[in-house]
Amino acid sequence: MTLEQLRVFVAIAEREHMTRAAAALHLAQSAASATVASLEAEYGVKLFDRVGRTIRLTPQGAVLLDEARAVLLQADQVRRRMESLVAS
Amino acid sequence: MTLEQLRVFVAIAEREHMTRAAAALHLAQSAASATVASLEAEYGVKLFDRVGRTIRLTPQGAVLLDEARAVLLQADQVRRRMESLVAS
DNA sequence: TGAGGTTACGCCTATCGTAATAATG
DNA sequence: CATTATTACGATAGGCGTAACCTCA
Repeated sequence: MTLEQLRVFVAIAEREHMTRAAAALHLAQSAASATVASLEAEYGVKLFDRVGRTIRLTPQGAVLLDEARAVLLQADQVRRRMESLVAS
Repeated sequence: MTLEQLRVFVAIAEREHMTRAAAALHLAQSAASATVASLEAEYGVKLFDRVGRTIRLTPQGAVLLDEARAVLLQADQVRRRMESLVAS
């Protein structure tokens, strides 16, 4: 699990739309798709239901969404803390 | 910033000893050294003082140590949560 | 039939380990 | 002179984009 995987997952989950999430992340659709696939494979959990040409969060995906946001928030706090230390 | 960078940094910081940390992580010394260097470069912050052939946490490094531990703890919680979902 | 997700594939960069170097206790 | 961190360097794996595809409204 990497922060990058979580960032991609959250962007897609919030939109339930891979193309728009990929665009927002300046990433090709295929890369976003592969990232989600790698997360699903890593934990053996299906994060999205593929319904026709749309995707929808599974209950398991919804759990991850909450947790992933928390990690990303804390990681961002670390980043800001580090950047504030440059001055000192 | 990646979780892997933080893991390596914490292992070194806790021991103030790169060789032993690298061994504990099943990593070559050089890789551990490069990882710290990449973190320091990324934020322009010196994390360790190189005193002779020993290393010692800087005050900035001590700050990161606390924050990094928190992120890693939360990341581990996500991992455990995901693993608990496999059953469901 | 066109919009959107997946798969195939080649490329490229980041990271690794080995080995050489520097420093010091 | 043995130990430890850094630097150099070639090799490899992981992640990216392009493009072809499959499916469905």
